[in-house]
Amino acid sequence: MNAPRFLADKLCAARGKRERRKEARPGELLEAALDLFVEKGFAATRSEEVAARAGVSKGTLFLYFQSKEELFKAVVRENLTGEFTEWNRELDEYEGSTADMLRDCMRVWWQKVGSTKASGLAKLMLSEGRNFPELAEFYYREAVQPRHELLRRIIRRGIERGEFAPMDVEFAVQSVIAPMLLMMLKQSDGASATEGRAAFDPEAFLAFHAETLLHGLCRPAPSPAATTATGSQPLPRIESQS
Amino acid sequence: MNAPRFLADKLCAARGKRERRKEARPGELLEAALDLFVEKGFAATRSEEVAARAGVSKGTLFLYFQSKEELFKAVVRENLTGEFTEWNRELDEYEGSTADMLRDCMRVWWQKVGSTKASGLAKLMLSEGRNFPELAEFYYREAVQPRHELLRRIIRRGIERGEFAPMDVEFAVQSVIAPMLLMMLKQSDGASATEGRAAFDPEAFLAFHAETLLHGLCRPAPSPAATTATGSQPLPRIESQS
Amino acid sequence: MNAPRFLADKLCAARGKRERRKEARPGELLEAALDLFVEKGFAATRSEEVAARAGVSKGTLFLYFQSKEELFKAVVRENLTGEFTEWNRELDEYEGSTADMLRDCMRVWWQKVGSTKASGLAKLMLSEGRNFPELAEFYYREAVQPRHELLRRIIRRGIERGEFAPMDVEFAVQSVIAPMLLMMLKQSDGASATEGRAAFDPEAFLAFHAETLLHGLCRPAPSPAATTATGSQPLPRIESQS
Amino acid sequence: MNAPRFLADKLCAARGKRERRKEARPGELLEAALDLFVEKGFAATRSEEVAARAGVSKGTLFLYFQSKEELFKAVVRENLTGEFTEWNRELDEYEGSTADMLRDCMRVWWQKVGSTKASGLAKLMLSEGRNFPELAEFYYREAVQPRHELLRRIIRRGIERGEFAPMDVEFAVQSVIAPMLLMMLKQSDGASATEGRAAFDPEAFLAFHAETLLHGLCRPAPSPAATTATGSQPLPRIESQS
DNA sequence: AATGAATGAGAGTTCATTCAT
DNA sequence: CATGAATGAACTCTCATTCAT
Repeated sequence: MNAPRFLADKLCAARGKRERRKEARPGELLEAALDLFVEKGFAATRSEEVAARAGVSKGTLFLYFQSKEELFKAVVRENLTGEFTEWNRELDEYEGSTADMLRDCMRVWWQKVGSTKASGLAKLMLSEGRNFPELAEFYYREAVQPRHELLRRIIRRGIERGEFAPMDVEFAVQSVIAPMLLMMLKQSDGASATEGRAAFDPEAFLAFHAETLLHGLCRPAPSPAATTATGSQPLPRIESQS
Repeated sequence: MNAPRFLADKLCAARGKRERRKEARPGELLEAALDLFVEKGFAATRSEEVAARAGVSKGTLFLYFQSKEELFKAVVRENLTGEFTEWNRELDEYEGSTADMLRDCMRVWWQKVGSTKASGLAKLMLSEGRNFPELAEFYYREAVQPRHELLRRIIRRGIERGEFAPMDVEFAVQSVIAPMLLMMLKQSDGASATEGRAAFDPEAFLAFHAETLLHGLCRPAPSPAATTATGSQPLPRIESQS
Repeated sequence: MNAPRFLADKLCAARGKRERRKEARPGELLEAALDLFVEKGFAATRSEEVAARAGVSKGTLFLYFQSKEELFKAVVRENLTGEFTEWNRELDEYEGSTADMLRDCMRVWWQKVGSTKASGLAKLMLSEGRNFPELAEFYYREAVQPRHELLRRIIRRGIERGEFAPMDVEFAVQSVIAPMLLMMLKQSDGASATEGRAAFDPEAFLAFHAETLLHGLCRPAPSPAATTATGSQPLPRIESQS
Repeated sequence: MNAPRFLADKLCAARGKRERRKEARPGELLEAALDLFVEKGFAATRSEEVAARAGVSKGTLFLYFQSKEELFKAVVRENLTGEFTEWNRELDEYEGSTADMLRDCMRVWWQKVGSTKASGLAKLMLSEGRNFPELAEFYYREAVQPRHELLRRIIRRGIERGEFAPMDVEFAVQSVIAPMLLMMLKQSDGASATEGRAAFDPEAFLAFHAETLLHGLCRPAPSPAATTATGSQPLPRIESQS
């Protein structure tokens, strides 16, 4: 969309409006479907609505997807960013402190995944997973597992390097993931915004949670050692200002 | 149906089982409905199934609930334990440390709410909230707000008494709630049990998370001040043993 | 319908209109379906029409038959008279000439099967057999095979008793069956009646055909010289060799 | 589509294959349609299939035929061989015996019509006739009537020349036609081949049937006493009254 | 009060037909 | 001429809801 197009553009135009649309159709339908599925749930979304939002007729939808269920599956597959596997590689070369790694990980994840529309997927899978076992399995394997694995590695690194205390790694992973999931759910759930709680900044919260996980809520014990200069980011912790 | 029953038998049965059942009907229906709604979602649950599970006929369901939507609303209302208001009172009289309060709060909440079937409500509201705005509002007011308020008070108490460092209270509340929500969702989602992750103990995790929130994952700074004697429970934290 | 009902009638009435109808429904639907399937073909018959002709609503049809295809199968099964197996038994005790047997067989078959609505089945299976392989197989086994077997036995009896000349039994069976099939098709095909050929009496024709099969169309030659050398082709008739 | 084609190439192709195909199109479509209509029935045949089998696109089909129904009508018209009118002329000059005429007629008919794909038409009209009244009428006039007329003339000739006994001509016609129809139906119905009845020779059967019609199944009685008094029914045979 | 047969609006899906290219 | 993407009417089937019993 934002990529510069020159030559390709012209060639493309030569192929006619019809043809270009044809290639765009599946994508448009998937986008419309994701919106509606997230907004209303799988069952409450009528095929015709999806088609209408994509600007086509009901029949056209079935030209590209055999059934509503297939459309749903395609939506999930389409929106599964395989970013975690990529991250896993980056992790090997990371030089900084593990605390910084964790902070970065959460922040970047929010920017790249959590804050995007794809975050609606989590809610979607949560609601409909039971009705699509194969898909749930697929989602778990492709999205959940890699995320867990990534975090597991970070935690282990912290322990191995003596930065973190020894601990139950699985528990720690869940402690990191929990707020991420919460933010995803808030993100794809416009309802709470209706309330007065409009001013909630997910990114700030995740940063806060990162610090809390790292150092706890309790007032630091008398010794002035403090957390040293982590520097990766302006810390949202209020006590750090004092 | 075909078994011969004497008159006395009939009368007896009529006054005995029937009458008692009659009053129990709505409750049985609500229970069946909760199970099925949580398991399959609102739309995927057929009215007849609910009736069948409650041991009555389809028609009877509509004798007690005007419509499927009304049934859903009733299910939500029925399962909203007003326990938080009660807890709020207990809080005023609490004598121990705020850290203990938090630990207790999470532990008791799991035992009284999180681990029960009512925990399916969270998932239910998450999935269907959009389609039932008034209900979502009701749920937010009756279940979410009180829980937040309770935690808010605990956090504030900690800060005011100098136990906790100053901090953004709303953020802290979310940090406490996130794992609770995660456990609820895991609880009402049999799918993950299919995986190899069978051995995950929610209560232990919540205890772990409480400690983490309180003291952080990082190895305690050199000074041996330690975290004092919390003692409220055998801590699952591994580093506490060192 | 015409059978006298006394006591049973009253008992039945006590069960209420609703209940009696319920038991009659499947039959009424099958009858309506047979009519329409024969008249318009499987695909051209809309489910709603069947329901309407049976005096019920669309939904009711699917209360008794899982799908349109199941309805079709049920129609075929319902109208398969297992009379041939019965006839096979009668055949053993028959005392008269085999010629009479054949005459009787064709006449009775017309009265009991050919002239009834069930005769529409032949046409139905002919048209739709390809689209319902299992059903075609079933029909072949239950309706076609027995009829063939019966006729085979009659022909063999005639040969063994010296009444018929030796011949290819399978061919003879087809020669007997062909006009029966023709009559069935005419029967269930009101179109030809639109023509001027209104006055065609199937029973008379079958009797005529029986005699023709037995004695031929040719004027009995006064001398045993037979029909001279026709030579047009090697004749498959076995008796011509004697 | 992606292969590079030089200009000459294109022009050549355009004038060569294209042009020849262009004129052949309707014929190819009709052939494909006949095959599919016979095989699956009118309704179960999708327009796209017909087009695909003819090697053109769906749109092209509607370039040549206004609608699926028009295509069907064209198929029927196309495959109606007007051979009978021709045969009628040959009949006037025939010199041999009427028995031979009948034999020849059936044999030649099988070779020229019955055994060809056109025989599928009979099944087609049988199945779909009701839904295409004008077409049924057309078929009756063009195909059925002439065949009947031809046979009528043969039968009459036999009677007039004293070769056949006096008889009901219409009945006799049906007796001749019945096995022809049966063979047509078997021909266009691959299902029976699935059975064990693989070895059935239609031409041999028709020859057999011709002989049977001419001389009957019964062993020629040495004495002219005929079949004695069977009595089972008043015999419709006309010659028995003479 | 309870039943369950019946209903019919509504959803998913198909496919003959059109028309911009 | 030919294409095939797009259409939408028509059809099958579902299920919340009703109501005679």
